[in-house]
Amino acid sequence: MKLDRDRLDILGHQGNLLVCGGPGCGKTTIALAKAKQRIGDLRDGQRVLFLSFSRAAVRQIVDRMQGLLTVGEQGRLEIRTFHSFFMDLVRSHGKTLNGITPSFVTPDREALLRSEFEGDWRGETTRMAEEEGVYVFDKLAPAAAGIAEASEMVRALYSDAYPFIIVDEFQDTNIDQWRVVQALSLTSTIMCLADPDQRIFDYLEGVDEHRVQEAIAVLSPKEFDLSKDNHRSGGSGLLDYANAVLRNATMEVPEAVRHLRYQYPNEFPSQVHRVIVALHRHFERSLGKSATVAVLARTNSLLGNLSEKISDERHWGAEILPAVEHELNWDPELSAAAGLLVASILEWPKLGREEALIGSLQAVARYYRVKLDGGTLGARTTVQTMERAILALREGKTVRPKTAKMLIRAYENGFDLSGDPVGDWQVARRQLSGSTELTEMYKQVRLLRLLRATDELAYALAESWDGSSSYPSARKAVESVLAEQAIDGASEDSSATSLMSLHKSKGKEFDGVVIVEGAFNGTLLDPARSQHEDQAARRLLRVGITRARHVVVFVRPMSALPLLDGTGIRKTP
DNA sequence: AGCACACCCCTTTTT
DNA sequence: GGGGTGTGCT
Repeated sequence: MKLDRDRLDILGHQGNLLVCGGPGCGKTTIALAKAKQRIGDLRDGQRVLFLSFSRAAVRQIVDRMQGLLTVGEQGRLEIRTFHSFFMDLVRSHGKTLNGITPSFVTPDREALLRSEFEGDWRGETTRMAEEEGVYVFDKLAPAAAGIAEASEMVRALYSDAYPFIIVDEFQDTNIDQWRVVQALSLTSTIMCLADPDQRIFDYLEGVDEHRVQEAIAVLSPKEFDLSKDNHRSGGSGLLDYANAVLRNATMEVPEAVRHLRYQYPNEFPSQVHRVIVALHRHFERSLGKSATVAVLARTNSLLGNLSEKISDERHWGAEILPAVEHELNWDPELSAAAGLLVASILEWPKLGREEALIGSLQAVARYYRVKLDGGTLGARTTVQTMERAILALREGKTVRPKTAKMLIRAYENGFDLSGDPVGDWQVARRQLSGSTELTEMYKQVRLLRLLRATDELAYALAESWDGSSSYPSARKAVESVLAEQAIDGASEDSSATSLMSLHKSKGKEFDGVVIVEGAFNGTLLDPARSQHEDQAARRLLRVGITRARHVVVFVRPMSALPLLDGTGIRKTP
């Protein structure tokens, strides 16, 4: 690594540090260099601690470390998420708070408990922590802060183990994370990495726009600004453009940025589809290798729609756009629940009427329970309706809900399964029609995208085919595949095309980025927004634009507001 | 109780 | 455009 004046000063400084700088400026690299240097001074058993927010970020830092540190040094750098660090702290010392040995509730179990609890859930989690020593994940940071602030012994213990602590994405730390850092700073040296212009989570409670100022006041760190450096997109002008969008300044739009506008909502998916295909072709020629393209939007629902649309081949004038293989970064719980209904239908041919229908109605009820859990209150009545229908079916009474009636009709009409899991999945899915609930689940299930026989789902189904007419253990097979995929998020970033929210894209990079805006949702800039919100939206846009190494394409409705002041927008055919 | 129809409002989220 | 919620009819 070439070391300039700033970087030499960073390595030379003994006290607290605050390193600011934009995307791709090398904050992580210099932090790792600093860690390497500090590791040389450590006593036995001591380590450098590197705290970040997400597991994805930790993975990325671990990758970078491997090129910069020797194996011996790597063993003495502990790279962790805030949550895992706090969980250890609370596990070891939580008993000092209330005399109870702490236990922890994982997010999926919390979801279940919350759906069963009536009333103020946040108050309940506080009570659980204080009275029972049971911590949901959101309660880890406050508990850790309480312990670190109250106990000099704990601080001494941690500072002895970690004399040097690096805090990544400092601008987005919430009040409790900051409290822990502050407490440890009494005896450890702290290095904060920050980009105030990448502050995109300040709608979260406890995240504060003044955090960096506060750190300057409390830690009196030596400050460095690396923002003039850009190792990601080089001379493309993308960083300058992103900064111009941030400030709503006037600037000639660089070649690397393209704008497409659509007039009618139904042009939107076609345009996005065409852009993705064109970008991949372009990169294949210019880079001579397969490239990564990300489609970014403000809302997940917009991406869900696009995902469906680009999964099919499409005619564009005389041209045929191929189906785009892609990864959708999205909460799959609802789709999984809908998939279980399809699986239950695959079990029908070998089951009696009552058993078959009850299995499917239970799948519908389960789907709406998941939905209720996600905050849709109306789902409660649907769950109750399904439960009543199951009861009526058991007792041989008339079944009234339309969903149940349509499923009964489908069962009685019957269908043939062939043993080809992909085709059979479609056959079973087609039974989902005729009621509001079934139509909704039909759409959700599309997102599972059982496209190829090589898919794990198809593979698991093929295993459960009974050789003649049905898939007797389809539900179990589908459930275990989906559960596995939920835990093993490791396949991230493997796909050449990925769809994700602008927020999720932070910290990642791609060759090409497509930033999309829907006609009715996912508005990038909105005149109705306050100036404060407009600034937040512009920071988010800056994050999106700076994800690209080479090209950014915007796809926006004709009526959308320009991103730059004055005539900044240049239309391209 | 179940459903159709009309009206409303549309972010973002780690562990 | 489409999902969530409230209302009023059967």
